[in-house]
Amino acid sequence: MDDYKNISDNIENKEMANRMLNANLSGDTVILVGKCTISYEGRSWKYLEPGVRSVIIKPSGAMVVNSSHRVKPENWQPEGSSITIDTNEDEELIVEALNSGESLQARFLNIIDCIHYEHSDDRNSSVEGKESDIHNHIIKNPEIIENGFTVLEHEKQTEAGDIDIYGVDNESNRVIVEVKRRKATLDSVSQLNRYMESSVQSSRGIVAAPDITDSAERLLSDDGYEFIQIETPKLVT
Amino acid sequence: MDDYKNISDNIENKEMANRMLNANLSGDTVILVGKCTISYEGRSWKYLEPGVRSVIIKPSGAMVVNSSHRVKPENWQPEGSSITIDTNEDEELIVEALNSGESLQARFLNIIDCIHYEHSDDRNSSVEGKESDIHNHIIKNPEIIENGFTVLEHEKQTEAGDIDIYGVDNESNRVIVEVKRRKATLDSVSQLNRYMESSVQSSRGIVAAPDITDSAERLLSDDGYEFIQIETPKLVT
DNA sequence: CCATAGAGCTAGTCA
DNA sequence: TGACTAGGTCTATGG
Repeated sequence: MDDYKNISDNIENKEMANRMLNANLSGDTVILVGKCTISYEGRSWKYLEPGVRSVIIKPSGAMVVNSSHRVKPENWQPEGSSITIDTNEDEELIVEALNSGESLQARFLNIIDCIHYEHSDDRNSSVEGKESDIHNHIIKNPEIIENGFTVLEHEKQTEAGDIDIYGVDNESNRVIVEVKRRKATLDSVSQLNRYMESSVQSSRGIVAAPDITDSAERLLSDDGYEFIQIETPKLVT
Repeated sequence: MDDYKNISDNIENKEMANRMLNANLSGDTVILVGKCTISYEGRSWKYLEPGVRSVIIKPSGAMVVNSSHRVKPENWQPEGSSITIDTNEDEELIVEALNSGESLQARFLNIIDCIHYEHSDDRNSSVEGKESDIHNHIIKNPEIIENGFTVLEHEKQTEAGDIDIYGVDNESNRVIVEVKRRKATLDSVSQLNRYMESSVQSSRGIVAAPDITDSAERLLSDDGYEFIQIETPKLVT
């Protein structure tokens, strides 16, 4: 174990800014902890008074101001942002990320810690148990929907968006299926309704999900559509 | 500037685990950097092979495994999770967060850095320029919708969800308004349609937004509803 | 606790 | 680039 990557000791802010920028440019992730103000201006705006926070600057150009309590950041700037790290006339460390006319700036009044490290590339990792997995499961096992059901198209494009599963039942009725991996909601019914009212031929509309809210089920049935309960791969609901 | 909060130097993992747990319990945020594996099991599941990552443990019980490049975490556990920090039989540091039958575990093969600090309370901070601000703006200035428009109800409840603005025009037509702070989409139209088909009396449906996508505008007009362009407080679109 | 809807949604995909 | 949708959505709010 070593601590050579901690660059917060006994150096001027200007020098620290240079090292952080170099670290960022060379592919390292930088984490900065200290008392700072945060200013975001863009689609919305948010200003945070001086307070102790941690800020992460990623080599992708993403910048994250961590929340004190939540999972979601207090502020952020996405991948691809233009990062600058420098000092201002008061020798304060300024980290800024610009992207598409939006700006996020952290101004540090002091610095408690500053570390950098080469983060492993997790770009190809992915979660399992997605809705598309359920689509594939239905395509391979169409009887999950009902006996005699045949899938005609997956992600069928319409002017009202893409239909999850388009098929035909054993009485030759065209069927539109909206799949949800979790409990279906009013939104799910609206989505189905939107496809049903598109120019795509259909006589039956189905929401396929492990569960459905009461109000969604009422709306669904008022609209003349059906709910089909399906098993979805999950450990908890 | 000091580094006394870096507890990664020259101590055993067991001792470090104790200090981290104490820091967490006493209200500090802990950041741990090192080679680790990550296992999440719950609504979905994801396993990350050994790699260098940073993990944040917040006193609220939130745990975050940072992504290498994105803003969103690679894995996480929400506020209110039960945190354990300990070593296993191989003396590896294990951080685990349990919540509602879901689990997230980080197993550290080595540790590059471990810091903790008292994060300022940003619980009361909030972004400005929200949709509710626009609602209030319309309530105070109903002519934004059109001359003679009068607001009857805000967030009117229906069995199909809540109507943003419910009002009446100068010809006594009941009007349902769905407000969006950004470009309206197919979803916005579906939402309006859902309210229009509810039991609430209405003869006009309006989407009020700064812009609308082409397909959403077509769907809107096919359904016999209207788009009204409004100014929204923003610096960029 | 469930249900609903916004979010600087983010991120991915496909035209 | 724009549009559309899923997401372990998260998070806030109201019943």
